[in-house]
Amino acid sequence: MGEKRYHHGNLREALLEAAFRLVDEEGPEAISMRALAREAGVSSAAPFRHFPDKQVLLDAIAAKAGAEIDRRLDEVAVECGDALTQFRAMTVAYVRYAAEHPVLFGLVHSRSAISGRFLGQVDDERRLKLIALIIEGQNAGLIPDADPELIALTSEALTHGLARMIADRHPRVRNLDSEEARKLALAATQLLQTGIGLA
Amino acid sequence: MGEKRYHHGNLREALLEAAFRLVDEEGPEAISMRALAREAGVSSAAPFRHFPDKQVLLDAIAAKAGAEIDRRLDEVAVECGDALTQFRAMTVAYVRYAAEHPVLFGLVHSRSAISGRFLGQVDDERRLKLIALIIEGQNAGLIPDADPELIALTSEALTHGLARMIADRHPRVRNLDSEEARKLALAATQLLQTGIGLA
DNA sequence: GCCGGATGTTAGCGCCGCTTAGATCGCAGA
DNA sequence: TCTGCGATCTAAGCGGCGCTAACATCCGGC
Repeated sequence: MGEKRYHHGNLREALLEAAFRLVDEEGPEAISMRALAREAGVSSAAPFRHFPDKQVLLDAIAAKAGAEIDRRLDEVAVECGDALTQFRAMTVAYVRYAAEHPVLFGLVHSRSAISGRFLGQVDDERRLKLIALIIEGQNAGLIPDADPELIALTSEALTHGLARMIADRHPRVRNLDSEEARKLALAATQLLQTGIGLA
Repeated sequence: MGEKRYHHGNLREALLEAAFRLVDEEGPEAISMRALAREAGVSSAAPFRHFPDKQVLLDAIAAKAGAEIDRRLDEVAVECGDALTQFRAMTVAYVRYAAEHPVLFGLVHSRSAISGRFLGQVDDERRLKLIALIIEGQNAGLIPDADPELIALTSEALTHGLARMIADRHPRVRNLDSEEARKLALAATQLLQTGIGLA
């Protein structure tokens, strides 16, 4: 049984999973290459065969979390036909992920993870969909004729801001569970749609 | 002249200033206690007389940056009388700071800096002002009778989201200079006021 | 069967945060 | 003016870190 083989067999995945879980629970500062190696039962130099340096490992974790966010957004999007409902559901899903996995959410949007990574293209694809949706709404007379790009960006900024505040435990929204996060996201989105009426 | 004294005389401030500048320019990972000590011409143990550990130093940097943000917000607030103009100017100032000092902006809102720090009270004070402003607007019939807290939070989330996206070099708003950031902040705020009309 | 590349090991370099023990200084009160 | 004491610094060192170089082992394709 538990015999010591020279080769681990699945070291890359083992490291990635352990690191992913640790970062989720304790934060990025909580992991070290050496500790991960110990936990996997390999020497401290072994991890560097699979991740050239620590930042690459963190990037891989961020990519995994980013993919999970994308998966959730797609999931809720296909569940509801109506375009507006779809949009709201995606907002809620985004904010909920931030509430449930604040550290991973932060890592996905950290500067080091963002630079030159997947976020560019995946995100851009979703943005094009959103803009198409808005233009559709404008043609149907449901949405005022403001710049669609601006409308999309504003919606995103609101969603992202809420998510960030929750993830960072901003004093204003401290300790929201994901149900409260859901309600807040819906209310704020609604408010954006109707406008707060200053002007 | 440059004689070696045993006591530095102003080590705490020297360390804080050097660290502040370095974090602003290179990021929090770029500083080390030992390097700061070398730069200040002092032994590597000396900094620990003034900062019990590295996190406390980072907290002090965050506090300094936070105070600067507060100063800017107050500054633009007194410059313009009209309440709405005041609110817009504060939004712009906030987003501009994020564009000009992305790393410091991020540090101020990092979880470790936030927990148990000044942000609680200072921020709360500003929030009460904002809510009072909204209630005033509602009484004057300018703002619909939604929950003032929700309105305040939504405005803040939008502003904060924009600032974060810019500071983190989110692909959507990459490479905005502070003038472009200003325009975007104004446009998005305007859009929130009129509403985007989905609904 | 064997051999080359992928994947592991051991050893070690230089840096780090932080601690302890003792040196030096500057100032308040005798 | 002297003295003693607390604040501030130094020297030395501990254990951990990221990462590298040189060598060992294993596996899959010729």
